[in-house]
Amino acid sequence: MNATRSQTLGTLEHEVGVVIRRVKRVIGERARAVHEDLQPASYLVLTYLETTGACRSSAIAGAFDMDKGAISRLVQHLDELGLIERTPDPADGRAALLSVTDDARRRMADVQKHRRKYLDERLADWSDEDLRAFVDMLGRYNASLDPD
Amino acid sequence: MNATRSQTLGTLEHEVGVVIRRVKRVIGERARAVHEDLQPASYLVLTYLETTGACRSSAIAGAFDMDKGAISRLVQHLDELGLIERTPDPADGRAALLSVTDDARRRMADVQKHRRKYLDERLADWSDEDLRAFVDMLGRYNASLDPD
DNA sequence: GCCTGATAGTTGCGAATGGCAACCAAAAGG
DNA sequence: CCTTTTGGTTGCCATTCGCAACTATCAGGC
Repeated sequence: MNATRSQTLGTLEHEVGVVIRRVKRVIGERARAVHEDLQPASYLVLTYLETTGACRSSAIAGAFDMDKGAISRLVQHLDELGLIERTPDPADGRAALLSVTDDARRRMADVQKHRRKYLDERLADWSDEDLRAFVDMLGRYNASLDPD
Repeated sequence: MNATRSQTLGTLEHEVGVVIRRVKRVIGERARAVHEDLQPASYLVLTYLETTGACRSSAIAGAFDMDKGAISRLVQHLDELGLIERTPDPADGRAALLSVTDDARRRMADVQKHRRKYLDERLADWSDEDLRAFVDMLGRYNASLDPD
């Protein structure tokens, strides 16, 4: 067994643990910036919905690799805040299509400033290439952990 | 504002969200492998303590960027399971030095097999260099998010 | 048309996590 | 000494999310 490799893995787990809490904080701030009562986890769903367009709850659960029950609650929360709309899927009476409301889109646009401030403050020394490379590796790592 | 960069950031947040849950799962498995009742978060503290040697509670809180109250509970948990020992710091009556017990060390060593299986299964296509590069970037990202 | 099984979502429940603040005891420095 | 700081513990509470049970709908076979 390659000892170095195992050690690297240990560091990886530790770093991921730290990143978890820090990113949570950042996302929490941003969530509150979008809407006073918006929970961090729901904010992530909202951004996903904004970039990928309308989709159903189960698709989100798949993309986030998360329990559908948990997603259901987050979606409910977003609905209550008026940030998304649920329109019944004409093709399937069970399903609903989720889409971002204009209000939410407006709020998210405003937060771009916030995001820019964050970028300038914290990620100033990250080049676009670095950032992209990092995200790619995160994606690859995620894929490796995908239980299929 | 560079739109691509902002979009990359959005992806980053999403990926981090996914990685959080997946890594939690992996760490949870490994924690249980070490000890039936070992909680994932405490497992991380344990590995940290193993690689860096004895230290006090507050040092861990710093390293993990976590609330000292939370650490206190995790440490208590580890103590109850007999995985660490608390020895009063001779130089400071308030502090205690935490160290991994032999039992814990033995258990952790056994789990190396488990870890190897994990490595072979999931990270087979990661070269040592790739893995290290990824961990380095995680570290750098963490540093960027450090509130100082 | 029915019956059966899969699928979309909701909900109740509970465990894990961790922040905040109040607290105690010991140290440090005037 | 007396005040301030620091190490740790504890109570309290919000968030997150997995599991499982349940409802409603769809789809395929008979």
